[in-house]
Amino acid sequence: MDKVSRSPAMTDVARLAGVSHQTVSRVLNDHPNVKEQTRIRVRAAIAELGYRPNRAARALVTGRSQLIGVVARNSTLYGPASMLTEFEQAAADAGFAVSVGSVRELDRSSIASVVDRHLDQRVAGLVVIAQVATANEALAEIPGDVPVVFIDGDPGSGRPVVTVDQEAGAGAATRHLLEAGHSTVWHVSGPVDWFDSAGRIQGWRQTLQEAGAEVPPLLSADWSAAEGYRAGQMLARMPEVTAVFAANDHLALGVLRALHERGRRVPQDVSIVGFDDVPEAAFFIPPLTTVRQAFGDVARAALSLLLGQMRTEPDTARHIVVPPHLVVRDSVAPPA
Amino acid sequence: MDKVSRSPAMTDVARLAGVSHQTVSRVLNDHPNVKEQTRIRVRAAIAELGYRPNRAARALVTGRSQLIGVVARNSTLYGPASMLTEFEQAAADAGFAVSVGSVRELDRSSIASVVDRHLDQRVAGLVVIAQVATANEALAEIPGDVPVVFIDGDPGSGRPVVTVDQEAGAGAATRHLLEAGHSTVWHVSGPVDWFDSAGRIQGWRQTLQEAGAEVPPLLSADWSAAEGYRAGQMLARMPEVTAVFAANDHLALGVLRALHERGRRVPQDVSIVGFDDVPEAAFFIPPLTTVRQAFGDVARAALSLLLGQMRTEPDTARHIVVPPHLVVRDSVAPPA
DNA sequence: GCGGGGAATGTTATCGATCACATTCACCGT
DNA sequence: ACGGTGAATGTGATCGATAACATTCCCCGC
Repeated sequence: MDKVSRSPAMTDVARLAGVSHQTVSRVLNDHPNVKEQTRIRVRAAIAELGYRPNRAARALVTGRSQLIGVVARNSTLYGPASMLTEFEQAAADAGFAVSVGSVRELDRSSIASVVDRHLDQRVAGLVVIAQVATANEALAEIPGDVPVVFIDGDPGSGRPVVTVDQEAGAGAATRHLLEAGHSTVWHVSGPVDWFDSAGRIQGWRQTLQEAGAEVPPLLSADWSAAEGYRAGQMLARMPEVTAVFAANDHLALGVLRALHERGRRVPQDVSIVGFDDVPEAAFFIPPLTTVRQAFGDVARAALSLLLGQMRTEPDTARHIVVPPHLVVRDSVAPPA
Repeated sequence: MDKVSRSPAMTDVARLAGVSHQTVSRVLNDHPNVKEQTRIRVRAAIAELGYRPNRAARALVTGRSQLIGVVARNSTLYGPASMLTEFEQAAADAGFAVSVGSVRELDRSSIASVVDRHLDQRVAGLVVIAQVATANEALAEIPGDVPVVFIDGDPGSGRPVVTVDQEAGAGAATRHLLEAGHSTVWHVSGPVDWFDSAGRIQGWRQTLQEAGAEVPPLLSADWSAAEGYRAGQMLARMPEVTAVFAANDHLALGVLRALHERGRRVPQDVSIVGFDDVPEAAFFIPPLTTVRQAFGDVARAALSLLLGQMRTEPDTARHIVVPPHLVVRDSVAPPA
């Protein structure tokens, strides 16, 4: 009579608990109007049968899934990768699963196809980690009725965005160096088309100007240690350079190495501050003073914005800015 | 009469095309018994309405989702991160979405909870990226009726596993150094509890033994440049060291730096080979000879094993081994 | 003691697909 | 001309949950 080990459905639970399936549903959804005793009986039946609600059935009738789609660049960079895992963690805590769609480049068509795949899955919401302006165009591809949050995106896009306060972070780094007594601070930046880079450049420049310090020429690179090394080789040759702010820790590593090769000691001859606080930053030689971004906070903020949109709440906040903070180690000292 | 912009369902398409919903379903699933003319009409209706099949409804009736769950360690290491994006790509091509569940440590309870979340989502299959033996215990947590494939897992576990042939890769690296004329090769390994590390150690040792070369003591580290540097400082002090095989490129980077600081030139004084071929390896100084793992092939193999299990095919292959290959650059030369 | 009201529970329709099973249709051979 | 056959299409049940609505139950006040 009974099917061989079909996974139990709500009615099975109901039968065992001696109630109707609707009551089981109410217990599952924490409806108030269920007698405590019944609730306990139902819970017991659920446990006994090892019942799991069928998400597909639920999604079918409610019209929304428990899936959040993430669009991210196919990248092994520390920032994006951390972002993804932190978001997954936060979403899991809220009962959502995360479906990733990676893309090689953040251009319009790639994003469009990934977004399409996500919509196909009927995701409840979308998170786009969009560090460059070209990703903005992809906005048009996303229908208005799907909740969307951007991380690291263009604050001026009109869509909800969560960002780290790059300017504040860069400002803190720069100020830290100035306060140590350096007359000015050089900057090795990331790719200028990244919002992150732009913000850090802006924060650095503004802090120098406010302090009345001269603004040296900008050295811009990609995010790699290799380019940091290249920039470092230039800097090492110039005796007037005593303080460097690198846009990420890998760049800083490259600079560190170049300085070392030229016999310029850190921090005695040159002070340096990085950005990111990658796990190994504390093991650089010397341990690197750097700026930590609270990826976890960003992830949670993004999630809460997304959940807010799902509940069609009036968007209280459309742009959340998470402050980074300086992690002081041993790579900064007063000038000689 | 008509609801405001409810997303169209199969019956809407059917009505527009002048057929029954069942015919639409047949067109969607490429059933043979549909007249070409009808098929075209239906396709046109689908396009006109911008219809997307409701996955939830489909999943409900067929009992299987189009979701594959991936369990991976919360890591920003190059290998695991690459693996994930490559797998996502492959799965997308096959019409599957990928839900990630990351975990801080590969211990029993963490894995169990992530697996549980995935089962909750009724994933069609699971991929576990399990580089360490402790992950094995989590096997017990996974019910037998859900398809599972391990990547980098224990070949002896009895479950389908896809691995890179670490021994072959390590052998190639070691042989390359021996063939350049070095009398033996030192090895800086990764954590010994990783299967990957164990395989590389084994390949290195065996190749040396077969060549009748002496096997120097093993230097084991984690995967970081910091520990590579530490190992490098030891190696740099020993003039008899002329060839080093590092278990990954970051370790190699650390070794490189240590050697450089001690004035030992690469490759003139010491030759070195890495593993992974991270994007920046070609920009190391000197450009690093290394071993590239075909993550894409691994991902595709894992997917096909998984799809095979879903079709309940007799498991033709339970263990697929993907060969890596040596990428020769400038960090190896004959001994002085 | 009876009507009222809210809490607790049950009944039935519904979501949008697939599946199993009709049914219709066209064409063929005898 | 007629039955047979397979292709093309349609009909109704079904999956497992939630939602809307109906019903029962209990307690309270007058």
